Amino acid sequence: MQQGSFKGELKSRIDEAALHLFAERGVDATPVPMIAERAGVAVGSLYRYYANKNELVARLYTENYARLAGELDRIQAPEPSTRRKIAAMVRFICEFFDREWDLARFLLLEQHVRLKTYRGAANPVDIVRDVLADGMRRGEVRSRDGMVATALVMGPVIQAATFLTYGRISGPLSNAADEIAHGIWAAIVRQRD
Amino acid sequence: MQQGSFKGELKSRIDEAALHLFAERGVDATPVPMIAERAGVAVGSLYRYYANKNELVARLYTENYARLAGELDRIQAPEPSTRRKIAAMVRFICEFFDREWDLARFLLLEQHVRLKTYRGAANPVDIVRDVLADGMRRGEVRSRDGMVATALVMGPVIQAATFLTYGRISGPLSNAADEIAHGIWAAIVRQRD
Amino acid sequence: MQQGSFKGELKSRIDEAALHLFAERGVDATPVPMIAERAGVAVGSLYRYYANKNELVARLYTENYARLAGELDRIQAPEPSTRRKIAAMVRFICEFFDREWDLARFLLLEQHVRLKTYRGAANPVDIVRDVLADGMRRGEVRSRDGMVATALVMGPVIQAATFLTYGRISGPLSNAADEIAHGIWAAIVRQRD
Amino acid sequence: MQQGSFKGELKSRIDEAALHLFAERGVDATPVPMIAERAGVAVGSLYRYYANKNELVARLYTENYARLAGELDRIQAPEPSTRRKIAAMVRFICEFFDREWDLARFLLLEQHVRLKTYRGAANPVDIVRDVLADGMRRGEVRSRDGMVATALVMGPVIQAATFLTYGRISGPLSNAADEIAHGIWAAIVRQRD
DNA sequence: CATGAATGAGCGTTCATTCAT
DNA sequence: AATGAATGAACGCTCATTCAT
Repeated sequence: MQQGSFKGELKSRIDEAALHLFAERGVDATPVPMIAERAGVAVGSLYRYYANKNELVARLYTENYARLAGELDRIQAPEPSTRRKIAAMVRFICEFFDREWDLARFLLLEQHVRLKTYRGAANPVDIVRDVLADGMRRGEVRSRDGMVATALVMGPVIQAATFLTYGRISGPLSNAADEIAHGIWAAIVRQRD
Repeated sequence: MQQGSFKGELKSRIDEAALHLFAERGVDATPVPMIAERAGVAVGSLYRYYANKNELVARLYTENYARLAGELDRIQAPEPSTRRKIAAMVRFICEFFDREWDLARFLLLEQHVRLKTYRGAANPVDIVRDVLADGMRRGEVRSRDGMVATALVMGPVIQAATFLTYGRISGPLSNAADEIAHGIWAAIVRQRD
Repeated sequence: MQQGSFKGELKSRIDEAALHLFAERGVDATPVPMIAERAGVAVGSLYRYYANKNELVARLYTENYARLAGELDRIQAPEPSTRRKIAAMVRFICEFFDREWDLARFLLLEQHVRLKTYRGAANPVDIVRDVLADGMRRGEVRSRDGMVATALVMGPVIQAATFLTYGRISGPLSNAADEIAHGIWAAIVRQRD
Repeated sequence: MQQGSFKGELKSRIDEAALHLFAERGVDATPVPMIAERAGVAVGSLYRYYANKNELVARLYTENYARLAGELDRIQAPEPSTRRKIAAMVRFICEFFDREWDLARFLLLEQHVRLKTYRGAANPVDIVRDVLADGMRRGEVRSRDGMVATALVMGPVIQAATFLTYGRISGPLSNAADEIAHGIWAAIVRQRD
């Protein structure tokens, strides 16, 4: 308990180091000893918390992806209209990138590998799709294929985040949140005729 | 020309095999001997066309990414309005995914690794950004940060393509092209009044 | 003495656990933590009794091998004739396998690794060889090379025990003791005429 | 073809090196790089011939064990009497140890690990047991449990070989072949009464 | 030119051993 | 004395790359 050591400290140090290196270099370009070194632990210690490297990656992905979905759901639930639900979610994702840079980039990077086999209860795509389905039922959102609508909503946010990781957008993503949300809403809103 | 072999045939067989395996399994999970086997050439022959595996990946990415940019530019140029330029580009990308499934998935998959260091003259992002900048100047497109606008345009297409690779959207992407283009235009059009 | 713990209890729990696992899985396939777990002690405690894993194996082998030699000697000593000495020793070894299954298998398994460097005072091979030398001197046993004679005596018993460990002989080995002893005696007895 | 290299040379160099090191140090105490070094090949080359270390050990064991059984069978078949069959087999095994020292020691050493799971058609134990069963049927060999009889025959030979590996018997084992065979025969022959 | 057997650096992983508590 | 989390050397194995044929 002295000198800044407490139970579970190693695990979170490993998680943090892994997340950073995975985001910065990619999973495959990050050897286990490199994670251990950055975490300041021995290689063997990593295997006390994870059965193998793949489990580390999978748990890091799955747990955070599910957590993100949960938070996204909690963010949209209290909002009265679909428009405000979407604005809240867009802002939340933007802030998520600003706040949890390593984690967000890791989730973005690994989606192509992990999402094919991801079988978690909660996931952000379904949250958005459900909000949109509800919005269509309520007549606030123009009726169209659910996944196409979801692409219209998630696409701009993910793309802006991607530009951020390439350095093509600078400064906090939250600054662009309202602009993005506004554009998205125009793309999906049911036009009065 | 006899015996079914001509200059450059081997190279294109290698490229095709690599593209398919990279798209299907990922670059890191694809050993060079596996590419050679699928291409029907010896491992050593692959090294006659590419100095190493990384160069194969880089050239495959860079050349096709630049080619895609060029075609995108050629597609939008003749169109008279920004709206039609964007519709043409969206349709082109959708058809690109339907037509060149392996290549498109490879470009999507590798963007996060390659785009950080990509230094090619032509690239799709700049094409779209330029079209939008022009549209803003012409007063057709609402004025906002160029990259945010670009995200609003590219995001939905890329996201729909991504959903296609996860199997969350089925059937040819071109079927959704008009819907997507329509939504995108609503997101960026300059509102009258 | 209360709470079921007394001096040396831990050591014997460790020994027993190690013996069982070594016999069942082999020495190299038995991690130290697995021994500790089966013994119900911490890994560190094991190192209070033995300097390292090799010493555990060596002491387990050496002490029990020497003890076996001692008991074998005590068994044959009171017997009046070589024939009865051998019958007694054969029966004793058979019963030893039936009674101390783990220990016996361990000694059998490790002999090839340990016997090369074994330097203990007492050992079963010498006991048998001495009994036979004595028998030759007394004219009861046919004269031949001492170690060849020893092989004729020990071989059948060890081989039967080996078959038992492979499951090629079933039931208690003691059941076969008389048969084996009878055969052995015929093999070494000095023929009259 | 020049300078002493021909197809299959590497494999046999690997086999020889492995056999020697396994016999000398034991399988578990022999790292793959050590085998490669002694064979004068790179580590990777070993994996061109064997899928993994265990397969190397298993194939080395299984193939040679089966071959030994085959040769043993071919040795005993032409002999007219059980007595001469056994004498021939004993001599053959003794010469086998003298001739193929590394291989013989390896088979002896690994029997405890491999024989439990060995499922090959041919094996020396069954050959001997069958010869004995036949001898009992013919009235040449005293009737008793087949495996006990087999232990009486194989035991002395294996034990003598074991003594040879410990240095307790010196010189070629073939020198002792007749003595051993004579003893074995006395142990199992059907006594006229 | 094309071949593919051979190479060996570097990976993921295990486990005997230590030592702060 | 007893504990068990932490250690890191050493293992088995892979695969990008080379080069004699």
